[in-house]
Amino acid sequence: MYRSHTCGDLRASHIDSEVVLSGWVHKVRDKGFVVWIDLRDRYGVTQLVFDEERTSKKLLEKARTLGRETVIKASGKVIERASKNPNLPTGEIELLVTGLEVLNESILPPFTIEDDTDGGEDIRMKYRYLDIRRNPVKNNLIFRHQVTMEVRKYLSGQGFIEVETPYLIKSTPEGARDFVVPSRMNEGQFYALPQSPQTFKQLLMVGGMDKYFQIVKCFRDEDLRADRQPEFTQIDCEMAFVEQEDVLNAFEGLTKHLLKEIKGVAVEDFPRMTYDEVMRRFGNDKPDIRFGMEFGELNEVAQHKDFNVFNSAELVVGIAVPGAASYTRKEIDTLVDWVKRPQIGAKGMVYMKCNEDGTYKSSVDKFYNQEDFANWAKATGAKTGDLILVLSGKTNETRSQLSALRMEMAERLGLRKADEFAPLWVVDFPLLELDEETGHYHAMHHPFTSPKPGQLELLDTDPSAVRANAYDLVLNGNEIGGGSIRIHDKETQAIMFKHLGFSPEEAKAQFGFLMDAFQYGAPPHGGIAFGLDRLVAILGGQETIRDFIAFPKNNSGRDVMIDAPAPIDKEQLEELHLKLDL
RNA sequence: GGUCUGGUAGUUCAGUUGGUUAGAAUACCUGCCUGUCACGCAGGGGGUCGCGGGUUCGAGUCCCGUCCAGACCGCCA
Repeated sequence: MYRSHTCGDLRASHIDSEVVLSGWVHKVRDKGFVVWIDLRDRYGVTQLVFDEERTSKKLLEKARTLGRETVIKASGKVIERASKNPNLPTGEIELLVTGLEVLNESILPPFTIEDDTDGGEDIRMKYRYLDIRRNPVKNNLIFRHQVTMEVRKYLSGQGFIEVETPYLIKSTPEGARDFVVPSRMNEGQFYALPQSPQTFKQLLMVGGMDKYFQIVKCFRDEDLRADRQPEFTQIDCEMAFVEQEDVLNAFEGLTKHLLKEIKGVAVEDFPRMTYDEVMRRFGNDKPDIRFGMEFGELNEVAQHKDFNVFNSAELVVGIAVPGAASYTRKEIDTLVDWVKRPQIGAKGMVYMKCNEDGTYKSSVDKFYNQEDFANWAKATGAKTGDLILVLSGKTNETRSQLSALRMEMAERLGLRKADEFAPLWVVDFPLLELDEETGHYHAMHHPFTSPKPGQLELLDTDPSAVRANAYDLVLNGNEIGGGSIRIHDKETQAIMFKHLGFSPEEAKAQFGFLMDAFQYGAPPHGGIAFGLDRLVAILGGQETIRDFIAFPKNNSGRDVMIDAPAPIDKEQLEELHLKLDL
């Protein structure tokens, strides 16, 4: 027997019992006359004790020589500690060891297995199996498991059926780049890994599955970020016989359930804002609404004076940073430099302080009077003591820049609190988006999204004005879910493909199976997909998803532990009829 | 594809204006220690300063190139 209890089990009530524990040597404290070993497993730490009086000399010497992370089995009697440790659940007892067996030795680990490890990101990823022994990572994985279980429990309880869809599917030109897999049996042909099970879940609706979900890996061959991995997990959902309202309600229910069960947080009904509204008020389609600093458009009050920068701008817009009027010139210059960085790309920034004495002080005092500034304050909702930061230029660029600044200021002021949750539905997304480079329209969500009723005709006259039955669920400034009511008839789908630049032949070749299916009584349907990694990270109070994934990829899409991707040998290439051209 | 930051002991980092033998903490090893739990004390070992080239009497430090890592922009229907 390897163990009668785990290292987290034993309490004062176990005193005098004979037990067997197995685990990793966390730390050896050799005090000469007595040796303590912290024995660790997934469940906790239990102190083993060896001493000159009660332990054989041989055993005491053996205990002394154990290195960190050696796997041992220890048997003996649970005794009350002479000095207890209130910081440890097992701190009232210790195990007086009478039997000790080394199950496997460990060479010296490259970093310490502590909550606050000395190891950097790089080395932790290379030895991820050691990293997982650390509480923060271990607890994140357990946390993820709990979230996943609650999702399954809730959706099953609501009548959703989990169905698996294939991973080896077909490459399609729309959307992200595909990971492709060569087919040995079909010379020169390739599967693609799914970017999402989108078409399959729609076919399940045609198949009458009614309410479907799947916790499923998806794959996108695009560059990574702190919150983006090339393979990631979605909670993929679809329902038949629903309108947008039904989908929003169903998944607001799921989100509320998770917040309540996982975080113990009860939230009100989620606010809803249209895409146009959030872009105007926050400059961003996934605004963090845990704090204010809403955009105040200043075109009316700041233009037609002598300040040409503003006069020539399409948009002049500012935010009121609470309590920041006390910022020094130097601090403000730092902010100016921040927005001028190439990543943000602002040309400059105007500030205006709402001084405690009721006066206003700005970087453009020579163009505006106090009355003008009072209007600025009004437009941005600034109060005494606030600092207004103003950017100007082309509408979309300026909104995006000011949005980045708003988030940065919130970060600096500590307004992005990890234990506060502010969900938001963003609805009425544009159906199409103009690609500035190619001049072509592409689907903002995906090509199966239905336009708002009665707007199909607008596609011919003003494509960018068409709104879609598409929605995103935003939580604390992160898009955690997105979906739409789909097109379910062949004619509408054909019109969509036409506007996306597909010839009828191309549409048939790529998506003929879906259009065919629509002819056999496809029910009205729609759904949503949540990014599970992101959702878990945010519920866990973090924005980096990497530590909620057991074996993540690094910034360049590499698994540094197994060293993938890697070349394959000549025989494999030949079998696949592939020639490399490097 | 691009921008920025970093790469020095097993690990995390410091290293001034270019100047003697490259430091600290931690980890590791040895010894001591009568209740430790971030144990303590004394001692010790440990370096291709990412790699290549250049400037210089002299480069961890300056320049060029390159590789790696992280954050971000583009990209992510």
